[in-house]
Amino acid sequence: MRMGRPREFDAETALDQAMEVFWRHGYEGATIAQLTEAMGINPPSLYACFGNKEGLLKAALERYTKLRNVWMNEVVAAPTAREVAERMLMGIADKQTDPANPPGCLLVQGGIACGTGSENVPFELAAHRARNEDQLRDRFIRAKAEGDLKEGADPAALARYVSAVSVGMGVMASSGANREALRQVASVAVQAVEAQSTDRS
Amino acid sequence: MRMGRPREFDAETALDQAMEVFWRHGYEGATIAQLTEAMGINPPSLYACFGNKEGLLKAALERYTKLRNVWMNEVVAAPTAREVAERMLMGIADKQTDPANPPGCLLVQGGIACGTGSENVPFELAAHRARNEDQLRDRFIRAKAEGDLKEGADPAALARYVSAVSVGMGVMASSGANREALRQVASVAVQAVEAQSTDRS
DNA sequence: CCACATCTGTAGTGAACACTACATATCTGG
DNA sequence: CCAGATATGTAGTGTTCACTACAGATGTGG
Repeated sequence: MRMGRPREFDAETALDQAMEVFWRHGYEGATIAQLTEAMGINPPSLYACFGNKEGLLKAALERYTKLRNVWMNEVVAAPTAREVAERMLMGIADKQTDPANPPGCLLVQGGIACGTGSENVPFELAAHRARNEDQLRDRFIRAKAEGDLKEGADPAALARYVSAVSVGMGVMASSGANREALRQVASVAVQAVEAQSTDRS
Repeated sequence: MRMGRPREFDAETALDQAMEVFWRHGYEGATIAQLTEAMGINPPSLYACFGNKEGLLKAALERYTKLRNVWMNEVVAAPTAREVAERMLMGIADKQTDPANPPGCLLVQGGIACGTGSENVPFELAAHRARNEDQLRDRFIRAKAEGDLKEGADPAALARYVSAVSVGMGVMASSGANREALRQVASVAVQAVEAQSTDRS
């Protein structure tokens, strides 16, 4: 098989730059011109490698999720449901206000509502958020089996709750909330999980 | 003063239609063509009445907040902090899945991230959300003064928390969560407020 | 060194966008 | 009934957008 001219840029490095642009401006707000400039390539290279704008977003989302999963594994490794929630929400407060990244979360900033032709982008993001929620739910199911959560506790509802708080914090972060404000929210939110936990004195 | 030809459409009715379009498609996703069609007018009438697209959004936001305030007053009229949170979050679960409106909340769907030229739209929405948060905070301050909240409770943090959960629920609603799922989130969320309340047997 | 395959940069393409010029229509004050 | 003022409908304006045609560059297999 003939090989042809090799690619002159690194796809993962370029994806990191694209990710940042989508994160800061959203899917529709990000233009191909901004993306190509950040990635250091020209439009034909982008289209040859990722198909189109939506393909680039999907690739960026996969990379985002992959990087995030490393951290999520640490979160669900916490010994109790309460500590899982605490690590998750406190960590999110820090991550969403980390000056190294745009504020908030790509899975929210990417796009909540989109115009004609991009209607499925919000659902694409929702599917990625759902993966996180599933991971939490599985962890809470285990917590209940271990007697760490009360008999009446609903692991799926708890996971959905933690996920909802994360998203809300992301929106607040992107509109200027500082780290301390988000930590306060996280601190209150954890108490709901605590209320579903068994007492172990 | 000379009067000129009178307007042939009702501004508030037209605003209701525009509100729905922004709610469903977001600020950037909504086009002038969609807006004028929904409003039943032509572009020159829109621009004469509201200045430009952003002016129309601001007018729609004001109307949204005005309609919503009627309900918010009922919410903060609840006798305890816990019941305020419950009315608020359960009511939001119902409102955000009301088939009479687009799913979610205009103050979230309107736009979380926007492109060049609309950077201040997300902050405009955040300012409206902050008004709600202030109303909750004032109510929780009163609750603390009445001994309804514990000594260590932080009314501002509680208000921010309830606001964050509302926003998170709005995002979930817009990506397909049903009423039952949102009610479960609300139900868990209320327990954090309950944990900050004094026991009154 | 040649045939072919793939990448890259230049320079566009048509479409969709927010917005408006202008002629006409409809009102009020005198 | 007339003059001035404002609203409306038609039909655009220039700009920006995602995307691509094409020619030249750079690799591999024979």
